[in-house]
Amino acid sequence: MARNIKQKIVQTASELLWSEGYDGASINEVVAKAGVSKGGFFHHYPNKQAIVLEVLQNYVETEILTPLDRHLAGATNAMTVKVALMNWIQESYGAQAQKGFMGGCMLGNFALERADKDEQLRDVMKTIFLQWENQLVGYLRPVAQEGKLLMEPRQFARMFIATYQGITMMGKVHKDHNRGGRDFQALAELVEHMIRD
Amino acid sequence: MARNIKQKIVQTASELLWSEGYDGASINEVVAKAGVSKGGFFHHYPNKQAIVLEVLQNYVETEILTPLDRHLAGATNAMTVKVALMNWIQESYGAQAQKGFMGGCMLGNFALERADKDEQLRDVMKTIFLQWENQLVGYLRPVAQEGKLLMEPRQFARMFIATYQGITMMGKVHKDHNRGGRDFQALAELVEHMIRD
DNA sequence: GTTTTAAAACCGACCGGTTGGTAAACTTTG
DNA sequence: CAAAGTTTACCAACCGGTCGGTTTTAAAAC
Repeated sequence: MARNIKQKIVQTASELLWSEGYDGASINEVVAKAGVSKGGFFHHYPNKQAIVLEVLQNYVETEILTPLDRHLAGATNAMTVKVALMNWIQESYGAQAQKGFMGGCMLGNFALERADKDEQLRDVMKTIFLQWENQLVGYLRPVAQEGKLLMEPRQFARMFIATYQGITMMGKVHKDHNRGGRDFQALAELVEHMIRD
Repeated sequence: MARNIKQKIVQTASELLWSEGYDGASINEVVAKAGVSKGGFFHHYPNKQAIVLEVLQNYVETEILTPLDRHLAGATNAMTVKVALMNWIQESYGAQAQKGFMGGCMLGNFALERADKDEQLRDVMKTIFLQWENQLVGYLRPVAQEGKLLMEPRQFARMFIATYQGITMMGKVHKDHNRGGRDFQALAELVEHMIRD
């Protein structure tokens, strides 16, 4: 039972935090939806921030880093890296479109909502962005050494992440499948231009 | 006096909404800081959403569209448009750096916080993003007709906006002047690559 | 040019409801 | 039996919004 309740809290909190945001997702709602008592919640987590941190790190691992790594695994030259990035963009678009562009990226949501107010969460997010960046740089460096990357790897990685976040934001606002498709296509086109194979 | 209080409310609400976000900025705080009574506030605005709409539209006009237009005015070919965009990026970076990367872009903040919860605000934001996009397209079209734009104008405009929003997000998270400078530089480099003069 | 009058501006107490979090009691488990 | 897990009841602080009533303003009537 012990694992069960914590697991159910994390699961429910994940969904709620993703769709409602930090302030929007209340502990009351989480425990009600998870079928747990409030006291039970605070027995496992000292405060709201604690579960948000756990949820966020879990989210980044399963929704960003792992899928991206799955596509990039084994990509060692310009062409394979390019294809991998393209496929990841495609898959990511598919996932967001399927959810009706609701939620967007939890990391980006928290970044804009909490970065100015929560130093600890901001620190975690800094690390996460850096992880993401480093992951990309690891695969981009060989491409750069081939001389086929038109930008410094780290610079390209940051711009790639930034553009992805921006496009996700616009998807959330427009919630339009046609438009969203073209926007993600623009990111793909960017990759196309910056990696010449 | 009548104009005075409304003006003070808008002014104070702007600052608070920019720094604290939609949920974070409470009417109580706004009226306290503005030196107005709560009843006075609700005499002028039917609800919270109303002032947020006014503040947002005012923000976009004065902080985004007008400055961008100021730089782009008179830019009619590849080189002048490129320089104008570069200068705007530079100016925008300076503004954010000066604020210690606090606040970021109010439009982006509201987009991620409210797009899923507030249909009316989402509609307004849709229009705003379209305005921004059209403004850029207006200046980019001649460049495309010169054959010097490597992307379809609208696609480039969207990607430009998205990347700008993403970089602003990362600035807010990292709050690092060196890093922020390089990130905005990456956006400039992107413009550099996509417009050849 | 003073008085009347009515609307607009403004006030602060108050409303029901929600928030994150706590305390103490009870239940299960080792 | 003790420790961990779980529940119920509760808290002060705060939220957006409403209320009846007071002050300020400005046009109309004299």
